[in-house]
Amino acid sequence: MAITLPESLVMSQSTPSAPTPPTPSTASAPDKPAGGGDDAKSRYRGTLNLPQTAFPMKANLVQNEPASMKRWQGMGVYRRLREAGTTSTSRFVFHDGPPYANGDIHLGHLMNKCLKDFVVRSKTMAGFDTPYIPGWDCHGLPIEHKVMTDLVAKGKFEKLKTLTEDQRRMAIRRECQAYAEKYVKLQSGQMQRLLTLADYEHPYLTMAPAFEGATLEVLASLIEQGLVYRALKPVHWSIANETALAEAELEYEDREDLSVYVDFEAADAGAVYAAFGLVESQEEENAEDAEDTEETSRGEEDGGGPPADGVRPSQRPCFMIWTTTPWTLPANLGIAVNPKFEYALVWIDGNVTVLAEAAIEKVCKAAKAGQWKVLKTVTGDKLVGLRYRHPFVDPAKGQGAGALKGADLTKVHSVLPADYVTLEDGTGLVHTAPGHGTEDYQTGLREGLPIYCPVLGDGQYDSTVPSWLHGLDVWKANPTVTQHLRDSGHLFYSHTFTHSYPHDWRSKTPVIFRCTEQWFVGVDKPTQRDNTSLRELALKHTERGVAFVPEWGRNRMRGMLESRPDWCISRQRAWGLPIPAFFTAPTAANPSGEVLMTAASVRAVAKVVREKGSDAWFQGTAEDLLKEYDAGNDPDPSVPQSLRERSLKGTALSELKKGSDILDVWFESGSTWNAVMRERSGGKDYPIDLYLEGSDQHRGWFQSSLLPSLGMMGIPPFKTVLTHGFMNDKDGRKLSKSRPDAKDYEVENLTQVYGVDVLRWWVASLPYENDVKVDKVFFTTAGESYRKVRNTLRFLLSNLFDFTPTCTCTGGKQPGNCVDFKTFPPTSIDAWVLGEFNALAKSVLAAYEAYDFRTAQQKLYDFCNDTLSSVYLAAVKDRLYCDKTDAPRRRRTQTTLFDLADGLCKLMAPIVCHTADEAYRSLWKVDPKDETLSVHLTRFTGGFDVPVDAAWGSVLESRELAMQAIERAKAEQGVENPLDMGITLPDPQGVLGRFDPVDLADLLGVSRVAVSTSATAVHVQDLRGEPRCERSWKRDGTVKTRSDGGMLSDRDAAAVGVG
RNA sequence: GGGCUUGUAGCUCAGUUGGCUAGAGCGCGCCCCUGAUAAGGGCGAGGUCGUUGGUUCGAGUCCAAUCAGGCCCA
Repeated sequence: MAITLPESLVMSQSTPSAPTPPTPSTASAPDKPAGGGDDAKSRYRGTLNLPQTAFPMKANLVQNEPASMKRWQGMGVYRRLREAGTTSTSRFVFHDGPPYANGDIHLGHLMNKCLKDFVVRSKTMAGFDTPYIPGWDCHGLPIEHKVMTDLVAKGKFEKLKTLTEDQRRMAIRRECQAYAEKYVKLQSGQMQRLLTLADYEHPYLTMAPAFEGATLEVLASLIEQGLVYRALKPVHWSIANETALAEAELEYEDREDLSVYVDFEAADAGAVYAAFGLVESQEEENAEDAEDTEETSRGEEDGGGPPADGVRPSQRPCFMIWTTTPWTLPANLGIAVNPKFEYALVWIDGNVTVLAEAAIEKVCKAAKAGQWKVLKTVTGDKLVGLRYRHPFVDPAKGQGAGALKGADLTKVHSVLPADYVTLEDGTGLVHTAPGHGTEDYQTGLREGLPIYCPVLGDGQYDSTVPSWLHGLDVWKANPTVTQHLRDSGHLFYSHTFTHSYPHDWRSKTPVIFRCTEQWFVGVDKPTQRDNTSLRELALKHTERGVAFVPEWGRNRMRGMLESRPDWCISRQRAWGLPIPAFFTAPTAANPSGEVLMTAASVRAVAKVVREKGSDAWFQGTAEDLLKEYDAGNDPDPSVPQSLRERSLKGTALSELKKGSDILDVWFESGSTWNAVMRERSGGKDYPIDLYLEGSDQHRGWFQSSLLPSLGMMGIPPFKTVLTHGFMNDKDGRKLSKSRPDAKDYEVENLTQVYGVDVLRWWVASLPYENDVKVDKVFFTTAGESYRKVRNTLRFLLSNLFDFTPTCTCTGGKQPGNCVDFKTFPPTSIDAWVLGEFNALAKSVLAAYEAYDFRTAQQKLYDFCNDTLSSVYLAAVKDRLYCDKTDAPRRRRTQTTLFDLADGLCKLMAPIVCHTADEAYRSLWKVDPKDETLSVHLTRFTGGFDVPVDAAWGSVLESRELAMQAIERAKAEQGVENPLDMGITLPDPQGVLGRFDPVDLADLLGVSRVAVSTSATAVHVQDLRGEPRCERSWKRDGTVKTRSDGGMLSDRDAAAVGVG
């Protein structure tokens, strides 16, 4: 194809680039309107279709968003979606994890709630019925602690002491309830202000009676499956108040204590020496046998210095342990060593003992030892299994007998491996008393040691300890024990020192670690259902049955499940759901009474709680609570015999004492799948499609929900688990509440400064699967990009002021201005942009489907910024403004604008829900008071059926090249305005020829375009010598003086109706 | 200390199974438009991919170590 450029254009290349004087006839209408040249500017201005709209450039979100909220509430958007949903065949079940009802919402809530809202709204608009029931976690220590602190501060605490236990708890509970209610209300308002679409009229609260009853029913099922048991566990214990304390109730204060280094004699000297590779001679062996029977082999009877190298000493070796709580020594059941450390057999001033090699010098110097010598060293693992003699407790002699009776004693008083042993303090050999420390307890469990705690609630020893300690207070026992060790020669060294030690926040007295009876859910116990343990089930389903977003959540979950201990579900508090255990009267055989807590008994109590709430536990008697229970017919073998026998008349119930433990709050939130989702839907909404929370919930809610659901139902409660990261500061560090500008980051404040749609737009842009950085400028940036999108929408709307859609969505059947897609030429810019929209819609819908909101947001932004603002709208401006109002070409473009605006509003509605609705209502020219139309009641537009020419890719590539050429021309030829240019595009493939040259010119923003199959580079012609249309400012080669005296192009002359 | 995870232009992020002359947006610089105007448009300059060492013909992309963060445990 030959060059189609008009002759004159080619000629103009040779014209000098100096400014061309205006032609005489345009003397009064200069090329460019001079400053203040209003006459020239306005001559044809009135004949143009310039944009008009009431949709403001400035969003004024802070004012307008609450109005949207109110309108949506008024028109019942949530309710109407549910009504429409009843006919929907597809349902997507999302379940909201309960935030804690305490304090204002913060950035974490903002991200969490917005993400949830994106899910719910995008699923809804994709055609799913997606209810969203918000909930709150209401029980628990933080509230109770706060309430107690207030009570103490107001001096009301003393009064409580005069009440009975139940009355006291009720008084506290009433305060707690009021507190929780207050914050539920506050947070609910703040979350609604985030424009989240949820059933705030009917939220779930973990303190509501129905919820509490349903939670107890979960407990009953776990009991039925044989998973719930009672066992000892060490807790922080306040002697003064005789109560267990949580970490939050501890205050660390300096305290003076005794630090003691104690030698525990080896039970078998030969074994210890053998472990160190010191072989004994036959004579010595015989001598040692004699020693063993004498029991007096320690000391310095050998006299003299250390033994020679490689020689086995004659003394009985010891293991040297260190502790700062000598009172726990009566409960010592083991010595822990780190298997990896190097331990030494050391001769110190005549004694032979074992301690970590790295600790020798420090310990000996501290004790002011005279002389010492390392005889041999060996790694800790070689010491494991060696036995020692406790300096004053011997189970074989009846000491510790009460607690140790029947226990497996094969590992008691032996060396055990433990990774937590360090060399920072002590000797590297750690005194282990499973009844008095968390790590000791865990080691004890692992190694099969009994959990032995000879200390009573009042801080005194019980009768299982040696008689010289009976009834002694543990704090008074410190010097007593130490003196005893000194007297018996077991004390290597002791001194007093000051350290930070936990104290009871109320009594200010030091706390101790003490074992108490707690309730557990066993993760390794076989379920009645199919003999599979919770751990096995959880691992199995984590491996296959559940989807994780992002995928690494699966590994994280698995790791935690593999290592998690049994779940301690009891707490010694007032503000919570009581564990409905009853105890029979104490007998000699059972000092604490027998326990009644069976599936049937718990279900009976649950019935009462459903009706009256958990307060009923504190207000009612055992008889009231168990009125539906029949011990005689309870199949559970654990029912106390005395109760079973007398159950017929129920008389025995009056003798039962109520337990005082409450459930771990995690058990309550872990039961929401049952108490909310199963219950409210009649089972339909279980299992749940999606749980969405922060990544800390792998150990929290995800797991506390998974285990009860596996126990009760045998399957996980969720099909997909989605997690998001945490908010950090701009340097990636933890956001501290004490930072000076913390106020700026409060959600309340951000809402007031930026508006919620900007916050939502920002949240949508986050790579939430990782931790996220926050900084004030990010909100500003998000605000700017929001404004860009808003202005693009505004431009679409403003060019539809004279356009009426043909379709009948708004009712009525007036003929509109829509042009049938069938008439769109595939080469038209409109066909192209609709094709681009189709691609956008496809990728945005796919992104929503994959919970990839970031991609959705970015695609939407790029489409507005690039496809529309930069390319399409710039190109069609001329025809919108200058074509005759109802010219087919203009109407075609307006049809496109309308469909784009409609489609875009829908696609972005899940994210910027206020702005999308505002634009949508503006597009449909809805009366502000109208309460029928909202974008949130619509579904996504998938795409439009318009054929698009395959060569559009080439067109856009040519456009890129042309833009660069235009810049070069500006610099080299001095032509500043693209409308003063004509361009020749190379078209080696001969595909551009079928496009309308006017379309091509509009795409490049120049006056004229020609294509050439022979050209190899873009050619720019200076058109300043040609006349310029006074109306469209184009130099398209048709401009001439018209009948009205104006210089107009053919198109513009026709538009204004002059010849 | 352990499990999981992050570290790419000034900033926020993309970079599929290893092949890239490392992309985008914002910001920045220069310029245009003044009929989207407290708007709009164009062009351009910026990274060798936390560090070190491996594997490979070839590594941002795999392996190891290390540094600096985050969550959860201990």
